[in-house]
Amino acid sequence: MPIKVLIADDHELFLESLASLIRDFEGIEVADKARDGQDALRKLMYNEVDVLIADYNMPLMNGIELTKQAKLRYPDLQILMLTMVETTENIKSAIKAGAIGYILKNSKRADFEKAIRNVANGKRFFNETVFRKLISDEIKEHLTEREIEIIKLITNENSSQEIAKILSISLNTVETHRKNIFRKTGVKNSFGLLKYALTNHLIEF
Amino acid sequence: MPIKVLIADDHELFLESLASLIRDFEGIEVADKARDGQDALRKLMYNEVDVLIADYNMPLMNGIELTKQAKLRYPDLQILMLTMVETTENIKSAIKAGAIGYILKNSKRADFEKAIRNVANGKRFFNETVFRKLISDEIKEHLTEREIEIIKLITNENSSQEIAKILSISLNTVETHRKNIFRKTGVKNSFGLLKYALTNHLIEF
DNA sequence: CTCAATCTCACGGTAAACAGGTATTTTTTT
DNA sequence: AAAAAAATACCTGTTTACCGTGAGATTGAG
Repeated sequence: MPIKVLIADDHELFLESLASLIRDFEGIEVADKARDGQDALRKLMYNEVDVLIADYNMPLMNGIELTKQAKLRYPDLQILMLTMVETTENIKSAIKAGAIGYILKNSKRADFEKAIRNVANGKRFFNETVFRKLISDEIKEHLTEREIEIIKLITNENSSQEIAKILSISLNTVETHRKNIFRKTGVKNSFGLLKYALTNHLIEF
Repeated sequence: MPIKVLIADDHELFLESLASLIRDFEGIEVADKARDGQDALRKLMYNEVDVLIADYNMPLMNGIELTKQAKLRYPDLQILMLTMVETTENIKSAIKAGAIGYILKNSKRADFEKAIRNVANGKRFFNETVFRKLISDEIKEHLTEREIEIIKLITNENSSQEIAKILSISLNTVETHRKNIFRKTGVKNSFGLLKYALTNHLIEF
């Protein structure tokens, strides 16, 4: 069973070249091409599509909105977002909308192939570096201000008792925060926390 | 009470210029000048000297030997070593011999003054960068193979019990090593140890 | 051979970390 | 106003870290 893709991009030239590129891939077919989001939604109705490759910026309906709509109607459809730039904000919104992959337009041939195959199999595809940053951002968001404050104190060699005194709160409270921090960050002990804090730039060394 | 210095250097020109430089310093006097180590020892007998400024390389008796001899006879005498180059080995031997300061011949006027005043007051004077390296080298030398091995395991988030299992030794032994490591490195706990290990490049992060 | 360094092991004790749970108050969001 | 999130606090355990002290076995250098 070949992988059937629908490409949605308003840049005619790029659309064509990507289509011809994909046709060269073994077991991957171009079901159809669309010029904008609305066009894509229409063509999804008349084609059996496994992977939707959607440009981030399109007239009438952009890639994010298209992704949301498409996912709503075809939950099994996998979406690969296509952009010129790669910012954490963009990736974040793409993921939130329902995209499972994210690739730059100036990527190499092999990356496109890998991206499509990954996405078709339900595996995510992202630039690793950006993705890592994304994950750490994600976790950081889950940490509250107070928790980050306490992380800094812990990694500064303060005992729970000292922290309690510094923040003028109960020792019990500090230990509760510790537990929550450990749970959220998934570390075992203060050491792991130190490493975590360093890699996530919560503290400097 | 002015600080009285004896300068020992076989380079006539440098000796004179340093002497005249020192005479400009408030409260610092040149008690005498010597052309080599033996000459310096002789002149120490006939002068009341607070600080001996000794060239590292001299005929008949070099600065290191002079330092040793002088310290032996006048324990209160403070010695400032003078050299053209600045290697850890040189500084190490100077310190071992009994010098409390170490300054390059091409140092600036202000550095000479600070060096003499420091040394006269029993405070050390060294190039900070080199000195730090020296200290960490020194400590590293005092750590045994086994101890460094255990440091790595500790900083790798292993508990004492786990380390005991890994190394197939008793928990008591591991704790003994821990204690010795803490004592030698002067850190209080594992956290301090991690920082110590990082700054001394015992481990990489 | 003797001495010093290293590695090994043991005992006893205090303080702290860590794990699990519950619960109230305050702040923020909806 | 209601709901959710965050900060606060307490209790009961078990485990681990950390401190002091002492000591036997081995080994290499003087």
